[in-house]
Amino acid sequence: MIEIRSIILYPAVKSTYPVRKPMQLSLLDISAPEDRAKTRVDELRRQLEHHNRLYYQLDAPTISDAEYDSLFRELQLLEEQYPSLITPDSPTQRVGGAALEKFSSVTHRLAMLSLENAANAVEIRDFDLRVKKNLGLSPEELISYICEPKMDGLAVELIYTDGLLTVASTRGDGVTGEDVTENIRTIRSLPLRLSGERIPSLLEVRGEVFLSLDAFQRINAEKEENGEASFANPRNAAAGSLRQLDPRITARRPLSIYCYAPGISEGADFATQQDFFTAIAGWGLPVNPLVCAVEGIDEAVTFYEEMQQQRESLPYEIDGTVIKVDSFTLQRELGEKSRSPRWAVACKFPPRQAETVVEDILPSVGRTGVITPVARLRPVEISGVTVSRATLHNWDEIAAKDIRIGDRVMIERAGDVIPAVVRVLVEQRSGSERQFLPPGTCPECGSVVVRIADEVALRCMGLACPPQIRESIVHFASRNAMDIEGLGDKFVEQLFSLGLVHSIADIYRLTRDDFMRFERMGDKLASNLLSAIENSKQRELGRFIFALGIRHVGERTAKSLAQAFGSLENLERARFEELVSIRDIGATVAQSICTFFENRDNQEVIRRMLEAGVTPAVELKKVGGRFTGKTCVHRRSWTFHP
DNA sequence: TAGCCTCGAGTTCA
DNA sequence: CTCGAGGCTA
Repeated sequence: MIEIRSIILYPAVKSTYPVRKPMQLSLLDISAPEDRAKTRVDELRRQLEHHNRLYYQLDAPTISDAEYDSLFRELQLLEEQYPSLITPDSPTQRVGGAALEKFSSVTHRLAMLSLENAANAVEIRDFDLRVKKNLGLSPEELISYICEPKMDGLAVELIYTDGLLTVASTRGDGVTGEDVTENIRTIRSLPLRLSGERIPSLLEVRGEVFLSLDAFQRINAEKEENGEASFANPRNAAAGSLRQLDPRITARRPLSIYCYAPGISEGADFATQQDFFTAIAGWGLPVNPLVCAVEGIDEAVTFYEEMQQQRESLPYEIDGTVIKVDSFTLQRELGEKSRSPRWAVACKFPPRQAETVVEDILPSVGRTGVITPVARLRPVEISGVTVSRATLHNWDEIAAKDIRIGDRVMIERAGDVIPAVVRVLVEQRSGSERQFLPPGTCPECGSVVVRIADEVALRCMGLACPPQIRESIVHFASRNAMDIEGLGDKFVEQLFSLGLVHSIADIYRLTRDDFMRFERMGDKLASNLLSAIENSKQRELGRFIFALGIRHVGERTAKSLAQAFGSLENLERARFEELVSIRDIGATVAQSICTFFENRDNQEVIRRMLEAGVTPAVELKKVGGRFTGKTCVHRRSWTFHP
């Protein structure tokens, strides 16, 4: 059994704090009353922050709650009397003023990446081998790692400017998140001002906001009393609390936070992850006391296994552990892939599972005609959520796992989100279970179903297959495509079944009268929809190309096509050779694009949209980037032959 | 040709 | 989030 050395993160804290006696007024004291108040206010703030830390971080209060409250009230009174003494980092200012209209967005100076996953010890060792391979080290070498429990909460970024908490934002998509500063300020264990030595002029730290199980149960009990729907799990509850527009509501939800990674900093230099933890803990930031430094992957695996055993007895939920290369020099050398660093891995615990029954298997037809089997399940609860459907991905999987209608199965929520059937409990079969064979014809339109060579998917070849058309219209209007707000699957379904739209081009011929035929449609809603459609006529070219739904052309490829060709006409005229010469476009994708634009029906649909006034705008080159103010020479990579 | 890496597509629930 | 497939590179 390997012993894990744990690092000491907290500097020794004196068990008592010299509590000053109430200020003695002396006849010789000639300072103004406001100055005297200021001294006392400073003193109170120091004491309150100190006791906050003892209570929330070290779990070792040295004064009673009543004593704390009386100090707090004294500060409040003084601040009321002398409002000029109020500072943003005062303990009384944790709960801000009025509710916000909406959150403003914050762009992270350093993108918040996600982590690669490892599901078991073998994959953890694979990670270790990759690290050493990338560093050019021999497989026997021992790397210093930092191991942390992986809190099941929400990632946030905190920015301390000159020691003062100025901005806190959610991770969002990793690049841009939401400004939740007011809500983060309500977290009592988080200092509004850093304390201690050598505070950097800028410190960005990433941390995980979470709710303890205690707090979660208390909130749900309260919700139930009020007849409100309760939260499914602590993470949802934490997310819901953090996204409150009214910080006064957040203040009643005792959120917690543990910090784990640096962003950009100025005036501070950390050599290792361990240094970083020690430094920020010294400045008063909460760090999970279970964090460990280890030598070599074996100890990291042991940490993972021990955490798994401790999992149920921890006061908060964790969904795994995180292993990081300790040295920041090595981290930099390893670098990162597009979405995750190469120097860290998230080791996931096996997801929670549940047993249920496959009541039916339904073939569902998607936008591209691919027919996927979906299992209808007897509703069952997993980690607080009731699951009644699960995708079976493809027909090979049904065969491989031998899933039959009526089977008892184990299911889990992959990544705690998407339900999946893990295996059939074959020993519980009664004999009445029915096999389900892939359909020979499309269940929706009766067309021929084809299984393309070397592909797993079954595809309906019907051109007029209703769900395909419906889904392609929904896709066209969706947020990342033409972003027609309000035109979701419900309305598209109605438009389609009323025979008002047969293709995406028909969207631009809809009138107010058409909409008024819908159930529960008022003037207001109708004009909103019409103006949303009108506005969409001027979307960027990349969005328009993506919206067309050309096979193999997703968001990304659509953007690079827009960049490369600059206009819809140029793209329509593009020859195969021109297409394959573009980076990341190979023969398959190029052929698919050619075929799409050669199709008469597609040409007709595009012509009608242009006639209706759709003018995909050419993207403007980003301003303010690296090349601003420099002269760029564009090389023509091909010429056109109209 | 294998082994990355990235992209596309389908998916669940509140 | 996860799978499969397309594209690039050693």
